[in-house]
Amino acid sequence: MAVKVYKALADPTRRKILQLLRQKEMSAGELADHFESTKPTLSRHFSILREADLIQGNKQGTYIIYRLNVTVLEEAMWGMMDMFNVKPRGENE
Amino acid sequence: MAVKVYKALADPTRRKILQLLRQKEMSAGELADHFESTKPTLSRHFSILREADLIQGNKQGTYIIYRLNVTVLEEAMWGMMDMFNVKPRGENE
DNA sequence: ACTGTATTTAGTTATTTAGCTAAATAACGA
DNA sequence: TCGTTATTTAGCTAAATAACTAAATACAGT
Repeated sequence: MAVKVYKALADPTRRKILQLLRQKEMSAGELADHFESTKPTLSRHFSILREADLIQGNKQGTYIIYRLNVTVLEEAMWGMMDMFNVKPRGENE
Repeated sequence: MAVKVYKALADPTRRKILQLLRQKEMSAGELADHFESTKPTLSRHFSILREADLIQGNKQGTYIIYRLNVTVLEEAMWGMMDMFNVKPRGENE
């Protein structure tokens, strides 16, 4: 699992962004409306999530539509489970 | 999943500590031997892991034997999977 | 070309974090 | 009790992080 993913997940705002994007893709501003922080602050969070490859932005006119990289997130989670040798619920002897 | 767990996992040294303890319990010094950092530095990492309840120290004479709280780690992982709605490998439709 | 809207970049500040050395605490053996 | 060993606490510094405001960029519509 990429080192950057752990850092990305360490912040509650970024975790909430991921949860929001889990449901549907959203523009930067639409995402920002869910938080108290300013847009520049949110923008920085987006870039950290982008660097960890957890989200992806797509320019659509003047908007940037962000969507979750589901596969990357899932691989990251499984990788973390493997790393600590944790088995999924119900798969224990 | 407890907020402190994310912070605890964000540091590579602490992740390695958890991996070492997954294999067998170890004293603080024994753990410290696996790293370049000084013992006080490692001690601080232990306390962060203790606060997240991921490890537990047991005084044994002059030693402190640390062991992994397997259940807490597992619950944390599953909680994280749930939070992002990630299903275990092989359980996808 | 000009205006308005969406988003990011730059620059600053305050807080947190991880590292170090030196000192304190705790337990043991002589 | 004294000296030794194991570990933590205290105090400091440097680097990283998250927040803000103001300015820059990018694009659409007129």
